[in-house]
Amino acid sequence: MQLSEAYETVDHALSAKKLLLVIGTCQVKYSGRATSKLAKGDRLVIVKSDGSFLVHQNKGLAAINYQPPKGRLSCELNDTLILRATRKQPRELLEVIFSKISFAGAYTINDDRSLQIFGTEKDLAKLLMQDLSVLEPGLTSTKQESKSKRGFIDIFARDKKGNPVLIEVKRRTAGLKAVTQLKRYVEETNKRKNQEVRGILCAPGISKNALIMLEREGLEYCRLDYDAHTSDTKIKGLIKKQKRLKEFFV
Amino acid sequence: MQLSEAYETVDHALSAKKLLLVIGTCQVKYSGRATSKLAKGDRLVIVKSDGSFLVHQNKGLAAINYQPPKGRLSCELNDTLILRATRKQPRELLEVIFSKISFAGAYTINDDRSLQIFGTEKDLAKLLMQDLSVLEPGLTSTKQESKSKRGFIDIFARDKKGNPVLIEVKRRTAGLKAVTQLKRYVEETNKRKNQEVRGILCAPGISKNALIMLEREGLEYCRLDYDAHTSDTKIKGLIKKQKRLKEFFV
DNA sequence: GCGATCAGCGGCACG
DNA sequence: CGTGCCGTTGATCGC
Repeated sequence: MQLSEAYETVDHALSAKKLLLVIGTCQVKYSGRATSKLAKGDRLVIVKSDGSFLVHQNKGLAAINYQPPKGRLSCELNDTLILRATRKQPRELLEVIFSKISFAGAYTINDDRSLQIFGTEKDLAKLLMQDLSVLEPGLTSTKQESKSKRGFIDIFARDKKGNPVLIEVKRRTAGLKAVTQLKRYVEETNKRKNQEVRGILCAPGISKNALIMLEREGLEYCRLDYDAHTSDTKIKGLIKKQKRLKEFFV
Repeated sequence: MQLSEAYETVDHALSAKKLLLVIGTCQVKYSGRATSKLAKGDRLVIVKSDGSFLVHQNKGLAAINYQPPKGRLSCELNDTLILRATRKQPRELLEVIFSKISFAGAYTINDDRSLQIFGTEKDLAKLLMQDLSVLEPGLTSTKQESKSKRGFIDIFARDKKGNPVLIEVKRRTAGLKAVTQLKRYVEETNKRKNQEVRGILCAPGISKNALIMLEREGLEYCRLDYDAHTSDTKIKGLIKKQKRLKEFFV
């Protein structure tokens, strides 16, 4: 395909805010929050009508270079065909320099539907909150997702003794981050309430290091078995880890 | 475009492991780590030769549905054209059901180049380590990114008194997470070394809450001004926050 | 393979 | 707008 022919397509697509696809040999330069260079090779460029700009190699899920929506788009034809996406705040420039074009096409796309998704962390927390007694007898929920000044916690509950219990739900194997996050919430709450505050981490798994740290901090872990293969996610089981040592001596 | 014609293109692209583009009206179903549904609308589907499968709407940078490389791909033609990407471990299914096709194309892409990127957190840490004295007189680096049992620290140094100093570098405004991370490293090191361990957070900014927590924990903050607009990233300035209170009374 | 972390993270929700 | 955090996070690197 001639560069000039591609230029017509590109220029029209940008001004008409159509979906633009370009395949060809190009080098890519990015300068902004970071700087990157990508030497000559064949890639796919996508420009969406909201200004989203994507450069894809023929492997991997993630775009190799990109520029977020709402930027300024332009194109230029000399002995190469250049596509640019710029923005200020932060000041950034993405430049794709095509020396050869295999394909260029512009399309009108009608789509007003948005994704319905099930089995998120929020969904799991909601499910769990519906019957906290399966986690521990006497546990009653106060509120879900108290998104307050200092961070947030998934479930705020009280145990049968009336002590506050913070429950953090993770949809994946919990790591050190999850434990430090829970620890921080517990410490914050502890400071505010000046009561013994418990923290329970509910996740389908926990890493070795995370478990060590969790136990050292006096926090608790509960294995959360769930199935997210259907739109009504189900909790299949809750297996509480052996209680922390000090509880044996009460 | 006829569905049957598109089917030929798709089937050929999948078996020949070409880059495949399809635009058309479809609904999308996903079941696996979560479950999602996307009602009928016009979208772009990309299948890469490594098996990466992407469904894009005409807005936003991120794919609305996807499936990672190395999965199994298949297509089927009835009164609709169905593209499937499945995998086990975890067991997942992504299904795109086309009722209409606007465009389908298969391409051979040659690209063996990879991205060179500059201005990453690692780059900043390396730069900073080259002359720690600008951060504080007498500060000398021991090693970069010393790997401890739990997580990493960017720079391990000692101050003029010989006390260990852990330096965590962030390329963006630091939040609560950065502080808790540094805190954890400092605590771990403290436990191991049984010495007074200092922690310095270097970032272009810090959030209000993060600063409060940092100061309460006796950690230090240093504003890191840098310019990442060129491939040789430069540190423009380091502004140390006023030292913590207790140092005034030494 | 698991584990921990970064990412030009993106995207969303809330104050 | 900033702040915080989830994500079917993905991608990378060390073990």
